[in-house]
Amino acid sequence: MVQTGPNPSSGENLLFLTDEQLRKGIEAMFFAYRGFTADPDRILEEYGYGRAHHRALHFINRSHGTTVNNLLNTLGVTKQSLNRVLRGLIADGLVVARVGRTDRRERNLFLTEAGQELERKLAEAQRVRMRAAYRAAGPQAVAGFRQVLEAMMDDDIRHTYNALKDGR
Amino acid sequence: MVQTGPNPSSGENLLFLTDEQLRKGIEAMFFAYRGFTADPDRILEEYGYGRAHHRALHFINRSHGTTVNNLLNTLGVTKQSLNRVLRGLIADGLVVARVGRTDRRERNLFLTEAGQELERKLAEAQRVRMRAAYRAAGPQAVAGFRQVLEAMMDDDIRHTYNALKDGR
DNA sequence: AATGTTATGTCAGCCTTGTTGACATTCCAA
DNA sequence: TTGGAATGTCAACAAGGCTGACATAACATT
Repeated sequence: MVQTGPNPSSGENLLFLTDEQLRKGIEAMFFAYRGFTADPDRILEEYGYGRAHHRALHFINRSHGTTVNNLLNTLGVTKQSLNRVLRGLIADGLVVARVGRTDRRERNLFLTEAGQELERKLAEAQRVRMRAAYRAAGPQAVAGFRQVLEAMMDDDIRHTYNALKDGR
Repeated sequence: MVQTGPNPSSGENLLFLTDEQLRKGIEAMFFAYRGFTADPDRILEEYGYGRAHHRALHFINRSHGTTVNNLLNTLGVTKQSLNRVLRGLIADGLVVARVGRTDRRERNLFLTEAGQELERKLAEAQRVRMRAAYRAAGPQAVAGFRQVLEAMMDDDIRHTYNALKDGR
């Protein structure tokens, strides 16, 4: 163990790395993530969908025409798991899978009008909370928030995130 | 919709509230949470446990002698779901449930030596990543990180979080 | 042309972890 | 004594992960 406990007498540790500080961050992540997903979850329930559907809709919207394999890597799930979700979305007419032009083995995924509508609804619900949190915390806090989150990602996912971040 | 899109010409929006900015935050939360849980998940797999077990161990450790109902509220799951997890942990000798002293209907939950050992292992794995992220981002970023996360929580959960935050 | 590889889909089965509903027990409190 | 609260337990179900196996089509290589 690098550091066995907090250092109560020091008041404020200059390195911000006491176990106490880290624990607060860990708990904040846990509780905040619940809030983060709460609003979309309520909407999804009305449609009989789950978080997996939300994620698929989000990233198809982000990258129109993305392939199944691409989506698989972004989401970090198996093709069987994703396929189950996609089948539902395609059956309900929210997503279309078009045979690839250059490589006809690939399927390019797109949102239909209905798919875009639900995606917008989910995204806006999530943005409302995010916006409120950003507004409450202020611009400087937001910058720090993003810095820490980015540093917390696995390396390979950070690449995906960055590629996505700046215009596909 | 409050704001329909980014404002590319402005370069840096003073309010930090464009949909583009919000979307980056949303994706950062999604990817970062994966990293956040990745290390404990690997350890849990060795023990045949899941994230639910980790959460139970964490909060029992945080509040020695907490009741089942307390834990229920903190974790935000049903008693049946928690009970299944607790049964496993008790059967494996990581947790003990003692009949309450003042109210004998209640069960006070404690970690055994073995339970504390696993909890420490999980917590340290999670702290390693957190510590690295904090160090990379710097103290000011960490403060902002926590501010935004706290603002993102549901009100009732923020109370739980704050009560937990400053020594039970 | 034959062979290998890749992308995708699908079936079956399993696990964790969430849910609801029903019911029993214990025991505090009015 | 009785009502209600806290807890536990059983059953059933669903979402959404997983693995393994297999099929098909299309591209790539030899």
